[in-house]
Amino acid sequence: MTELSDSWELYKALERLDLLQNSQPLWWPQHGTFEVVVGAILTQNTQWTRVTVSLNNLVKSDLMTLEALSQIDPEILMELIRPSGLINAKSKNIILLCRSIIEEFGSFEAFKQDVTREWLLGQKGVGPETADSILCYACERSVMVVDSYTARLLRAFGYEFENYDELQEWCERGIREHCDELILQRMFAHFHGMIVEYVKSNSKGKEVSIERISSAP
DNA sequence: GGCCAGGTGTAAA
DNA sequence: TTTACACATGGC
Repeated sequence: MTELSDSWELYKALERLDLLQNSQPLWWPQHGTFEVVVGAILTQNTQWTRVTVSLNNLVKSDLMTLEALSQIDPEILMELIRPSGLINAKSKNIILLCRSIIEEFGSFEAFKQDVTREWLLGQKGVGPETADSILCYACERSVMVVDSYTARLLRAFGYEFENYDELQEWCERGIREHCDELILQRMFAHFHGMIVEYVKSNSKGKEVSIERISSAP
């Protein structure tokens, strides 16, 4: 298979490769918790292995809570997240986001229930990918995260998309057509995770090889 | 040494 | 409105 009719076909092909066997079931560590919100900011233009060091620093320091991070000294936070880079912006953005969540929703649980994509996109340092990562992996909503890996993989199959939203729409549509609403959240979470893992281990530079997908049984 | 990483905001053109 | 660049750090 070197042509895709829809995203469902891609999903099924990736699933046969069993790419998530060593990850958590829904891929993102600490799925459904506040930690995902922090991780979503920290991982911007940064390798995940670097993010785990920072997340660990915060957990060890007993600071991985909405309340603690809304009050932390920016300089202290910068030191704790230094391993993830872009520390000036990320430190400020994390603190601002935590304060806004408390102000607007009061608690992480309420935020999880009530936040909208529009609200997230209005926060400094939160673009479409970060917003959707938070919605899908922290708030457990039926939203598919797409990223540069997704665009690269589909480009290898001959697809080009105008922007983030069109790429997302294409990815979500094929899954929605084949799945019940009740499992969409997990499907999307899984789909994005498989794409990331596939592209990470089947690329040279920014060139993605679709060999393993194409020759899947 | 140069390129890349689970992007976003800002300033030129 | 689009494009280009800065942002920090560390692995390869």
